[in-house]
Amino acid sequence: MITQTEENYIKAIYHLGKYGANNVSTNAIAKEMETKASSVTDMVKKLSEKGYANYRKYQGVSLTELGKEIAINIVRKHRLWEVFLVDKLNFSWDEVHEVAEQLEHIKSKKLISQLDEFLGFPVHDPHGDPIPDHMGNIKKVDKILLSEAKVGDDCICVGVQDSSSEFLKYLDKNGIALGTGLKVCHREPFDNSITIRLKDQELIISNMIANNLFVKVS
Amino acid sequence: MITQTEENYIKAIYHLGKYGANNVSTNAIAKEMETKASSVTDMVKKLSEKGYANYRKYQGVSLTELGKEIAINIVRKHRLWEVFLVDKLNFSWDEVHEVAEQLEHIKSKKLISQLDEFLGFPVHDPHGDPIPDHMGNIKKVDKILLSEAKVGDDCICVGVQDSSSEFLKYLDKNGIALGTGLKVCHREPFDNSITIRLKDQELIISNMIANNLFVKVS
DNA sequence: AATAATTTTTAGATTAGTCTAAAAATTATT
DNA sequence: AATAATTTTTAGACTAATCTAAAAATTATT
Repeated sequence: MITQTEENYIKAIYHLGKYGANNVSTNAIAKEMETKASSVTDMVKKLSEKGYANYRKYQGVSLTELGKEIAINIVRKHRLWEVFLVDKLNFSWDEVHEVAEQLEHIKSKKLISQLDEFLGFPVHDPHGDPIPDHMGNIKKVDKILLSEAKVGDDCICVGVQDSSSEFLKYLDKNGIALGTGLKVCHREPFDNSITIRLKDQELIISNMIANNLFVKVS
Repeated sequence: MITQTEENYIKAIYHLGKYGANNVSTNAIAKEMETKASSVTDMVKKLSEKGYANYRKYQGVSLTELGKEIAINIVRKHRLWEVFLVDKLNFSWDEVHEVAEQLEHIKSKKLISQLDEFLGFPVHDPHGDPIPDHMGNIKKVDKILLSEAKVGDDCICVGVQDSSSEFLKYLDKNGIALGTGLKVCHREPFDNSITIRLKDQELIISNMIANNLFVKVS
């Protein structure tokens, strides 16, 4: 049996290692999990013994195929529950994370397949992140950061990099949601702030904001 | 913070003590939780220290008001999730228990209040058991065991005592569900088996079955 | 009321996950 | 290449929840 804690470490390694490929450092995991490096070392040894991770002393960890499978399944559950919370229970996109962190550990294949169907087989969550299908396949979206868009580009907002409550509330306040159209009007060379045109207003956003918003150029 | 294990013990004490009133023995809890009496003693001490239970050595435990509140909240969550699984995700009533056992530990007030609304404020779960409202009030239903009904009584099936998968499947197989109407035709004095008339068939059921089926005499 | 049977508690050990502090290895800097 | 800084690991300890085996208390039986 895999424990909730093990699942959380696997998920952290998956995310930090850009979906399980790269090696992840002990300290990076410790920071992500808000724990101490020594605890990480212990756990990483265990994950390795159980066949979920590849670990060599002082060299960091990566996930095995099995570990990746587990990680993707957790991500799938997390994102499906987020859709449920927003679409069915009227949560806003900045409220879902904490609850989904709990729900992602519920173990029942039937529950997830039925939930998927009930939600109409959604392909992305409320933050625009892709939902792996039941086989673990993830649909790649060709999105770029708004900070990388060129002046004159017509864009549609398709996701966020940072999904912290503060950032999402900032977007809400300024009328930016998934699917919102915007045009890049001007880039200020001094601070890399960007002027964008929304439906009925212009807005100046800092480089930091633009660095956390994914768009599709249309 | 209350742990999942503590919640499970509180729930067990609540159910065994007929909703928290009576004292419950260490062995009874051990049996219910499938653990050893010594483990129960330890946990019961902890629950007492934390203010959830009243405990005196060798005298058994009962729940404090706080403990009862916690128990009722878990029961509420369990039963709401069961309704969700059956009504929205097409689970059958014999499949819901295991998953609800996990879901009942998810901590989020908003989740439960929104779920309650989403489900249309149901008053009983798929087995006919009452769902406490958000204040913890439980609607009493005046139900009796089918084994206590008199010959000639017209009844409606309103709940089950045993909600094991085997029993529920037996009921399914014989066309008995919540809301099903039936008439008590005959009681066999030898073994207390009962002949009942359903919509389009007569059925002989053992005393053991009749002892696990709640009905309302109409 | 004494003894037997049962229940409950205690004592001490174990496992999972965590921590601090010190040691070892790696990486960066002169 | 030697030293300094940083990262990682080890060693030993702690808490929560569990267990076994033995002791203590309660309950049942003669």
